[in-house]
Amino acid sequence: MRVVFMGTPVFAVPCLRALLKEQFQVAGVVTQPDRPKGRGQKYFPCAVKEEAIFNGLDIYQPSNLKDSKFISQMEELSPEVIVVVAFGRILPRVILDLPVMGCINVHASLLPQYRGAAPIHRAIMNGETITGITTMLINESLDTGDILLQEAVPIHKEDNVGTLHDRLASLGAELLVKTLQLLEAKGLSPVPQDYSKATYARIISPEDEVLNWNSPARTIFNHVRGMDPWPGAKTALGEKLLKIWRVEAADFESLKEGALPGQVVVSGPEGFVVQANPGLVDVKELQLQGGKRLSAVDFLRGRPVRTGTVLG
RNA sequence: CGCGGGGUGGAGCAGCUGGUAGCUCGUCGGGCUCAUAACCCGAAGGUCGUAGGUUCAAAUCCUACCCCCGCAA
Repeated sequence: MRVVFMGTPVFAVPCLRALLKEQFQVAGVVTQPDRPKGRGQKYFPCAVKEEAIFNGLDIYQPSNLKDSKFISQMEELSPEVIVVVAFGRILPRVILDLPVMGCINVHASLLPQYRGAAPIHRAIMNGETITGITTMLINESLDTGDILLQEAVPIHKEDNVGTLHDRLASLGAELLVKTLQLLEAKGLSPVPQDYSKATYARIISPEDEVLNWNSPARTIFNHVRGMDPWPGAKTALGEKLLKIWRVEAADFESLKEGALPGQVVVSGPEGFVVQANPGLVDVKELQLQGGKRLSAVDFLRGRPVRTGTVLG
């Protein structure tokens, strides 16, 4: 089957690899234009582009998907199907109509829940215990197309965005292959989404990153792991930004007499405990502005945090 | 040339209004103890990121470069 692949970040890479491994004919790879990022604002190719280069595939990086030159290039490729994985753009009608078998999307949630840009982060932040992968037919709006296949995966307590992301990415690749094979064999019947059950996973904004200590310990626990390894749950220690990378909820209901939310109520060589509302949060891994990510033990060796200190 | 923080004994940090380096932990030796990752005493270990410069004297000031990190995309 002749495929055009559209994707951008690391999440999409396993899908591209799977297509190549399963002998699908990848006629071209479309990815976002290189953008300046990181320190010094240098330009870096995205993960999908690197993978495409590595495999010697043709790469297209249109700044405008409706650009007539790009469209005619796609027409020339005449894909039977376009596979879209975390591409980051809504496809215009002209592209959607191009492949005879349609455009297939791999999405990291059990649609119609968690439509949108940050399904993995939001699922963990909300303390979900289950999520999954959905393959669907793309239409003109965001993640609203008819469902082809779905598979659920549990979210463990130890999971963070990194571990769940990796698991979903490889499951996504499997489900993509399965979807295309069934599609080719005409063995799939698309099922419309139940719009009444739809939820939306907003992209993470800088405000979303800030920890609210005046919330239950469980919420803080979920928030922290929902920000790990990117972008990090933020709070402040004095004048400096402090990222909290890993915590354990030490207790879910206690509220120490006179303790403020965010206040350090216990501090020892092994770590420190912060008052939530209600509950207590044991900080295990953190990073101070300018420093690197450290275990609480290492951190406290050089930067003791006194009981009574208020974070945030 | 987007903004900012940092590179100091094995680890994490302080010192940076210039006068050859200090803290916590670890390591090694000894002691206490029924015992211990606890406690006490002692020791080893650093060309203070690299290269220049200023100075009687630089970890500390200046310049360049390398590496790490946060913001911002």
